[in-house]
Amino acid sequence: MGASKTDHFTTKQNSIASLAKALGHPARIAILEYLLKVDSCICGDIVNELPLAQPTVSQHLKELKNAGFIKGNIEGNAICYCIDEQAIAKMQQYFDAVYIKATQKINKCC
Amino acid sequence: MGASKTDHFTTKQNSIASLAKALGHPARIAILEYLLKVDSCICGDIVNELPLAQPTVSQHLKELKNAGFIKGNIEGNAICYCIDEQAIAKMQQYFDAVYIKATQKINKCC
DNA sequence: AAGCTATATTGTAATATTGCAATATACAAA
DNA sequence: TTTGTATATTGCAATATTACAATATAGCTT
Repeated sequence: MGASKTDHFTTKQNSIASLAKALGHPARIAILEYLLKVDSCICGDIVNELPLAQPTVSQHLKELKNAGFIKGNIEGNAICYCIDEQAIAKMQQYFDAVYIKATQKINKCC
Repeated sequence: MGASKTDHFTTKQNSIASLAKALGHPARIAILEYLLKVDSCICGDIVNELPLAQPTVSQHLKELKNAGFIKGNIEGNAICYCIDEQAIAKMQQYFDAVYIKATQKINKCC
């Protein structure tokens, strides 16, 4: 097929998978890290920071936006993208919980 | 094209993106959570837990294994899959760091 | 208004992913 | 040795992703 069988999994599983998928490309990790690095969030120059053409960057930004990792604000001519803490908080909390569970487990055979 | 331009990003960016990508499917999240849930790691019944055919599950397990999230141990006839803390620790640390940076930032326009 | 700048959208080609039937492999049990 | 059980691999079809040229849109500037 090619399409994921999202129906058969829980809402939370689908939600985490979506967030993870959105970060499953180095360009999108690079965008996230760039937005974290720059002091202000007048971020019209993401295109210049990445080794990708403008439409490609725009597409990656859209995916990050849909996933909730960034939000955009129209600033006159340009658009100002910023980190959205919410999605990051979800990931941080999820992996904290998973890590705790993983370390508490006593592996009997591996 | 279709292929990611991994060459132009840092090793760490590619590494995190790979880990995130490996978790970018609800079935793989479900597998991870199942392995966390079960007490022992005699995990031959993952196929029965998922609404997917055996070859599909096998494929997802392979991806999780390649990414380093799980490890498999041959146990006679069956194979025993277990969580590999290492990759989970990487994700936990990454999102902790990102979350801290994100909350410390003062967003000037969003 | 005409031109400029920044970003988005569309269309398209190349490649990757998802899912499964069919088959292969490997060990265990009878 | 044959049969059964567990998992992997192969092959293939459907769909998704990635990348970008071309074009559209929207707001500045002159």
